[in-house]
Amino acid sequence: MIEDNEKTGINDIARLANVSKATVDRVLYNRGRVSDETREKVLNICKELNYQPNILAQRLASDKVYRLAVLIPKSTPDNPYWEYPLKGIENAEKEVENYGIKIKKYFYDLKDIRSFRKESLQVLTSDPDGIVFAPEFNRESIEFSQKCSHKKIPYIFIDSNLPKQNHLSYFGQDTYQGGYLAGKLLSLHLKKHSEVLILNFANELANYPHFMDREKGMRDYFTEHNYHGKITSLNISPDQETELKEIVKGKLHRRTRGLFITSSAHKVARQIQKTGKGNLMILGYDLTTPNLKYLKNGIIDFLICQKPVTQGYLSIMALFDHLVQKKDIQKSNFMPIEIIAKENYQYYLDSNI
Amino acid sequence: MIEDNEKTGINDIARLANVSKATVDRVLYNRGRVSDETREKVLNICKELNYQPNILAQRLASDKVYRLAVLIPKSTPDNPYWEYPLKGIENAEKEVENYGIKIKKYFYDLKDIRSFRKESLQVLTSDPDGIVFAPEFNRESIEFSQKCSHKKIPYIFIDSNLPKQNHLSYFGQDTYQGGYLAGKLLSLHLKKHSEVLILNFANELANYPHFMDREKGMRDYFTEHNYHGKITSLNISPDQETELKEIVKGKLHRRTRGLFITSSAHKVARQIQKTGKGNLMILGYDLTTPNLKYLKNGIIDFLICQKPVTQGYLSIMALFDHLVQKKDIQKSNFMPIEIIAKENYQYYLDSNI
DNA sequence: AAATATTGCGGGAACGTTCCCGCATAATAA
DNA sequence: TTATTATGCGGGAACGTTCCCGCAATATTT
Repeated sequence: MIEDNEKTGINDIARLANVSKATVDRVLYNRGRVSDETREKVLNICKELNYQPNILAQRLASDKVYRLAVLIPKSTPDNPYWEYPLKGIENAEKEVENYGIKIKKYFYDLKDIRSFRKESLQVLTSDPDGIVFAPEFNRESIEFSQKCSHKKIPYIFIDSNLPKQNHLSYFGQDTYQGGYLAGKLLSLHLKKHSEVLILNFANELANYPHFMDREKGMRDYFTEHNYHGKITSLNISPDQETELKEIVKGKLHRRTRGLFITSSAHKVARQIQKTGKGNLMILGYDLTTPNLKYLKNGIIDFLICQKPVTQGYLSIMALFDHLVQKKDIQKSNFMPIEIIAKENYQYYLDSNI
Repeated sequence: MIEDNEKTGINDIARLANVSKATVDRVLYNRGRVSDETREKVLNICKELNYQPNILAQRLASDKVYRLAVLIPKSTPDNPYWEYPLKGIENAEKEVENYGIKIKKYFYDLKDIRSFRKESLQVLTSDPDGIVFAPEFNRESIEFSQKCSHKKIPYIFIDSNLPKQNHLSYFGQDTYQGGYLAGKLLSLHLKKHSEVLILNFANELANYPHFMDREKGMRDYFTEHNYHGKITSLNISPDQETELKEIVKGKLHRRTRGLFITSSAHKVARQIQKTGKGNLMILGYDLTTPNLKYLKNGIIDFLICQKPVTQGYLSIMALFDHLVQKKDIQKSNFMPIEIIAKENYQYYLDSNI
């Protein structure tokens, strides 16, 4: 048995091929002109010895700096969701900064489409080597994607997906399936003629497709499992939020046993806490600080989560793998759909895990 | 504003302190004799410039090889659980091999305490720089821990914890809380006078404390939530497994609506599939291949999981961080307790996530 | 045929560390 | 006093790459 214990390096290849290491380098990375004959020879030897470049030495020697751009919504007190993907991005940043990766972040306002236009333009003019972005505004995002494609800048979608684009990868949730799972959870609590209320906050227009998918997932679950109780939807627009209490109260039927809130559940939970929740099972989305409060005190029964921190982390890492390590990246990466309750939330606060 | 854009290196420190880089190195890593005066000066400058060593260059220049040992149970067809931590360990291995980390794996038989003695001895004589091990056999593991401590080899517990040991860290489940959560899930399905059956396979003696904790967690949930239905436990020993069908059938009361199996749920599910499950809600542990089959076909309703792949991955990474990066390691790392159902298992098959 | 351009390749500095070797000077021992 | 040892420090090779510079040999143009 041959001891291939000692790592073969570019020098070994060069020696065996009777060329200089510069030539090996040229062959491996198409950096210059080499005769077909030498190229052949070098490649064969590399394959034979299963040459793996030492990535440490590579990054150390190379002065190339990869500049990445991140374009995501800004977090707000009302909806702090985006602070989590950002945290993941920053975790990744620490890990790769030694490898010559520089990350610049751009934030847009989910309630202001112009801010997206403005920031996305900024990103383009900065001409980065790779982009992570959240395509929440459909039309504008498609436009932006196409510009990136045109400039040959690899880009990754996070949190939302746009089909038929030329993106390198997608990291995010399977929105429909999350709603479907929520249906299963609710159904454990429902009786034959119970009613269900689904609440959407329609004020963040960009997010609306998400909410619709979630609702559809839940409704499909009930349909597929022959549940025939009444299911009502309610879309709350920004100008109605002050009267939330009355609206919710008005819609909560005596027989309602399920309440599914597709975003910012804490707003509703706050009202319900005042009136008492009775027999209701309440399901919301995302382990954000305001939601957590109501999970802890028992108003919210379950939160469906999609690993927002991991989404951010993996997006950056994928770009790193693609650019630096030249690895192949999976195009679609759905995050696990997590079920979080009062009894297990504490293990999800920690970060990436 | 000062541009500290350019990374400060050991050379910059040396120049500013009017010493050679060798001296800076000596100061930073206590490698030799330096006068207090110089030491002081160098340290101050480092602090001032917030010097962060370039880990790439460090590992490249250093010929030090860290040898890690992993000592875990071997996976069996009957209980393939341990193939998952192993996978995580191998994932980590790929990531750190460029950093001069070599990992050697030792496996023992959960049903044979002598194999643990033998393998643990092997580990000790190989005199590694760090150890990851699963302390399933209490008595022997404590002994082994103490030997490691004595030899000043840092060691990490995986999957099971031993209190009061001198371990560097623990990665694993909070067994009790898992059972507690299972209690909550079951309770969604129970009616006022339903009965619950808890099944333990007592044939892997080493695992028995796990099972007991799980049972206790569930029982406590019920107690704390004033549930007064009958709860029966059944411990199945190796010689009874052939008659599993009759035993289970005999214990399944007409009013039993909950079945909690603390390990290898597939064995029971297989029998239940034949007789029909009726109104039963069945809860098991771990998303292993045989369990998955019965989750898919609806016999098992929920599996409680503890990120076995991540446990393996993080254990190695922690040792890496400790040895190579000299980072501080958290002593206790509980994995998230995951609820897996037919509707979301597909997102958990992928690896580390 | 001479001048110029292209092709194929090697030499070697640089990246930021680690760590060995050896040299002064100071402290201690004889 | 002289010999020996201890202390404090600098020089510089090495790690495995990247990439610039430049030099022959060959091909093309004038």
